[in-house]
This record gives sequence, C-alpha cells and structure tokens, in this order.
Amino acid sequence: MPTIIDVAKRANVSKSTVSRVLAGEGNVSKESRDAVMKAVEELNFVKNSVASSMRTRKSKTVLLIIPDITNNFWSEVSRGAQIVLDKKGYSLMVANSDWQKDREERYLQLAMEHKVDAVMVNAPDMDMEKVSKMVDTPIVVLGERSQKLPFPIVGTDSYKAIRKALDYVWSKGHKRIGIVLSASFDSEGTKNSTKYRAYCDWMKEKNIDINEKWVINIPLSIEGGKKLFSIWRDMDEKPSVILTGNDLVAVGFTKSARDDDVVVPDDVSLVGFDDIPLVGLMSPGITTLQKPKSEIGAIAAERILEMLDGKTVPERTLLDSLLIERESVKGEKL
Amino acid sequence: MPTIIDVAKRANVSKSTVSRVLAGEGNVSKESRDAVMKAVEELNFVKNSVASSMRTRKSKTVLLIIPDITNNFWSEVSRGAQIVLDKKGYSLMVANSDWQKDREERYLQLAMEHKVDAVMVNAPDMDMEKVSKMVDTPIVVLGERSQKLPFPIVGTDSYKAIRKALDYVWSKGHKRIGIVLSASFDSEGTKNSTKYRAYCDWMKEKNIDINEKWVINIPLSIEGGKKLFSIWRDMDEKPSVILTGNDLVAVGFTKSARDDDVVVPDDVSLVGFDDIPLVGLMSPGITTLQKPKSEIGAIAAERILEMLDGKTVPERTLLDSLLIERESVKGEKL
DNA sequence: ATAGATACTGGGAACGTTCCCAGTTCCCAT
DNA sequence: ATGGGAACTGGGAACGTTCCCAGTATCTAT
Repeated sequence: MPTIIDVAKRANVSKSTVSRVLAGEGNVSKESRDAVMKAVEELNFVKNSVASSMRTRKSKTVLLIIPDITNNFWSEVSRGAQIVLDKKGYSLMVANSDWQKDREERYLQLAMEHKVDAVMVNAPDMDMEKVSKMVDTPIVVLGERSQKLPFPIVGTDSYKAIRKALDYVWSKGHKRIGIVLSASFDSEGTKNSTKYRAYCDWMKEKNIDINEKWVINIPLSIEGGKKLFSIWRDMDEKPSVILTGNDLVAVGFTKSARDDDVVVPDDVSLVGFDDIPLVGLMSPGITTLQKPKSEIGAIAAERILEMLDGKTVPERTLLDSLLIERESVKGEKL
Repeated sequence: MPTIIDVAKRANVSKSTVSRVLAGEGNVSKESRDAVMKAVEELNFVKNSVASSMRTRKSKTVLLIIPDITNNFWSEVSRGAQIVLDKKGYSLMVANSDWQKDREERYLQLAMEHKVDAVMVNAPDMDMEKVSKMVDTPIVVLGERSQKLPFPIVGTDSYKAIRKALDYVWSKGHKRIGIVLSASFDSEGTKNSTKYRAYCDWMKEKNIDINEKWVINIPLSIEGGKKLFSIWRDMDEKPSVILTGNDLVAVGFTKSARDDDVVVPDDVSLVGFDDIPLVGLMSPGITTLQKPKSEIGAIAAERILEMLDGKTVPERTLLDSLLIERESVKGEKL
C-alpha cells in the first residue's frame, strides 16, 4: 500500500506538499499539484484515514444509537441522518441496542474508543448524567423528554400532536375519548408525560370529565394493541374513539377486533401515531399523526454538524405531526 | 485524555506492560496486572482504538452496504449481522446506498480509507470486477447471483423457493400459474434468472405448457404490484394464481384488487416472498415464502469472521425459504 | 537597490499504540 | 554451582498522517 511518502517521491515533492494537495488547502503551485495528482493516480494511492484521525484527532464519523433498526420509524431516522452527514463528508455508524441497556452503554464506550466525533442517541431509560460523564463529544438526544437534559433534543412535539388528534375526533363528533400512554420515550411516570398533560388540558377546555379507566397504559407494540382490545371489550362504558399511542397498537387492536367481529371504525374509532407504511396499506387504513421521521434524523444531524462547528444550538427542537386521514375514525351522530 | 504512558507511570511499570495487560496476553505478574488495573480505574483511562488500529492495521470494524435500510428485509439482515459481529468485538457500520451506484462506490472507497477489516455488500448492479480491484479486504456478497463471483455469496435459494411455492399451489389444485420475474438481485436478463429456470423445469415436469403472457416482468415494489393487477385484469385468459416475486408486489396487487372489487383469493390467488411483517397483518393475510432474513445477516457475518481468521469458506450459501400459509391462496376445484 | 511581504517548499516532531528485541530475575535439573 | 529455560520487564522503533517552523524564491513598493 503506497503512502503519501511514496507519492511524494514519485512526484518529486515533499510529503508536506502532498498532504497539502490532498487536503486542498495551503499554497501549492500548479505544477506541484498536477505532479501529485498524477502520482496519486499512477500509484493508486488511497489515503489512510486512520493515520489521519490519529494526528488530527478527528474521525469524521458519527455514531447513532437506536433501540430497533427493524422499526420503520428508526430506519427512516437513520436514513435522514445519513444523507445529511454524508454531504459533509461524515460517515454514520448505526448501532442497534435492541432495547438493551448494557448494549447502549457498550456502544457509547466503543464510540469513545474509536474517537467518533459525535453521538446521536435514543435511549429512553438511560441515565443521562452517566452519559455526559462518559462522553466528551457533542451529543444529540433523539425523542422527546420532559425533564431538562444537558444535551440538545430533537423529536416530535407530542403535546401538539395529541391536541391535533383530539381536535380532529372532536370535529367528528366524538366526546368519549380514550388515550393510551406509555412510559417509553418518557422515562418517567406516565401521568407526568407530555401526552397526558395535553389530554388533561384539552379535556378541561372542553369541560369533559376525565374517565380514569379510559387512560390506558400498555406497551406500544402490536401485542399491546391486542391487549388494548381486550381491555376495551371488557369495559362497561366504552369510549367511542381511542388515541392509540402509536400505529403498532392500532394495528394490533384492529387485528384482534376483526377476529372478534368488532368492526373498526363502525364499533370503535382509532387514531394512530407515526404513520408507518403498514397502516396505509391495511384495511381499514388507520388515521394517524404522521411524524417527520427522516426529518428528525436530518435535523439531529444538522445539530451535530453545528455543534462540531462550535455553534450553539437550540436546546429542544420539537417537530409537528401531520394528520393523515384514513378510514379508522367514523363520524359520530351529533 | 490519559494515555497508556500515564497509566504506566502511575502503576510504576512500562507502557509495554500496560499494553500487555490491556490486551490480556503475554506474561505479566499479578502485581503488575493489579497495579495497571488500578491506575486505569483511577485515571479513567479509555484506550485509543485509532492509535491501535494504526499500529496493528486492524480496525475491528466491518462495513455493510445495503440498498435500503427502511426495507424490513435489509434491516433484519443488518440486525442479524450486528449481533454476530458484536460478540466477537467487531463493530458494524451500516451504509445505505439508496440504490445509487455512485454511493455504493463511495462507501467502498471510504471503507478502504477507514481501513475496515471486511465488507459485506448487496449491490446487484455493481461491477464486481471493479469491486475486487478496489477492495483488498475480505468481502461477502449478499443475495443470490447466477454468475460466478470471486467472493463468497450468502443468500436464499430461489430455485428451491420457487419449486416449493409451485408444489404448494399445485397441491391446492392450481394449474394456471403466473410468475413475476425481475432483473433486480440478478443483474442479468430475467430469462436467465434462477427463478425462471426453476419455473420452466417444474412446468416441464408437470407437462404444462408455458404461457409466455403469464411470465411477467415488473418492479418488485408496491407500485409494481398495482401494475401487475392491471395487467392481470386485462388478460383474456387469466392465471388462477400468481407467484408475485416478493411481498410488496402482493400487497400492491391486493390493494388495487380491492379498489376494483376483485377479491383475493376468491378471484385470484397470490403467493408472496420474504414474509415482511405487513403481509401477516393485512387481510387477507398473504401466503408467502419466508426468507431467513436475520440468519442471512448472521451467516454472512460468520463467513466474514472465518475469512478474517484465514479460513476458506464455501463459495455460496443459499438458505431455504419456509412456506407460511395464510389466506391468499384458495383451493381450486379439482 | 532594498526592505518587506507573499508564495511556496521541505524536514522534523508528534499523535498513542503495538511489536520487537534485549535484558533481568528466578527456578529447576543436572 | 552452573547452564538453560521460563517468566517477566522496559526501551526504542514503527505505523502514516498533519502540524509547525524555518527556509528560499519571487514580487512589490519605496
């Protein structure tokens, strides 16, 4: 493998000059530049980034830690981030923790050893104090957090999203409204969650008493949705619509319902969150609040780039969701 | 940031000894070892992997290049690979080419600059001659290729999968069988594809004449499936079942069919391939040939590890698909 | 003509680790 | 007691780049 020294010899210049040409900076005469280029070509030289990062203490690499790469939400986030970083010559390493705390930590450790320039992470249950002790590079946290963090946050504004969903079902005539909460993404009791706050505020504005039985806490997964259905079925007094927390829950609910001859939306209406491709293709299509998935990744990446530039960045960037109307919410007779 | 020299000073040993302790090899007395450990702890030392790879010329990093990280198939593959590599102390970099040839090439270049230890790649249209010239590390190619390649291949055995699908629909009484081909993943004319070969062989065995109109070439996507439906609808003589190439096609077909009051499987039966989560959740559930997605990633990773160990590995590893029976194939009256 | 800026160049040191080799101590078998 | 191996140790060189600095040539303004 040829080094810049081999290139230098061949081009009859010094290694310093080669370095300057390759970096595209400093003053180099046209002849030297051409000679170097030619030598690079002839020797088939490829730069050794490892040696380079060793000296510069920059690796041009960013690590992204996510809990589940097979979830469309997170793969879209990755994609959005990679496109932005790519453009600036940064490579993205994607690490998949599978919701395991020890792996999250190990990846962070690895990131420090490998001297990545920055870290983007979603790890709802991780102690951020610890993180800030371990990591000495810029960090951006993905996903909303209610408590204050020592790092910038990029996520969706769930307060607004919930209100948007509520306003929508209200416009359809619904007044008996259930909501799914979950500790995930909040790392604190569900009753303190932004979602619940949004729900309470809105209900108070509409002068509706909250039925505590309609505030349901299940895992945000297909399984959770199935569980939600059996909870709903066994209720004496049933809500006419449920905000399901995320799309997977709505999918699981719909599937269980179908097996039980309950028809969505005729018997109960559902609103999902995220807008994963699945919910647009099933029947009935699930009305959902679309999160700007790849935009979240892209903005997080931009924050990283800004921090790397020494700029100060906004503490929290919460993006809006978009209501996608499909067939899972039926108009109630007013 | 403390270096091993700082650790050495604190532990009153030489840097060589510290290096030996950290690497866990060579002969070191218990006292020295303990002293080093203590110093590491006290100084909060983290090893600099960049310096290490500089000297050893190993980065303990593997690059995976895939065309679409948001496709469940590929994210499962990544996940499978990462789990295996992780266990052996390797990190996986996932690079998403978005089907763009220039990006595939750029990532390969980057891999060489960053001195990754090995590369796993799916790039159906890429010139493998070129790749082998660019890359001087072990490579594993993902996805079946009919032509001989200078690298080991890990993928699914589509010849067997097609036969399995054909045997199944045959057992259900179907004799008018259509099939979808596509150049993707084969990088050669569709008529040379393994799939088509399997189809022809099987049809000959059953003494059925091939109706060329029922051999259809469309993109393997939801859009392709919609197109497939309109092709099917306009046929004078229609097949009673179609092997749809992949699940997305089946999904697109079903959706279009529904809009046109055509019922799957009553009016036409479908068989998908891959088994993405979507097809198990929609209604009707699509009968499909499940590919062992994460196993493909895992095996590819194991091949990498073996090659890194200097072992020789099998040229091609083609895994079997599993028939998942759902509701999209109806029994024909015999 | 000369001072001083500007353009360009090359050599040495440094980044933090691992490898190599030589050296010291200790123990055991003769 | 002595040779020889094993256990352990430390110092220097090397990996390939970039940074720093000093040096030379060229140009411009007085």
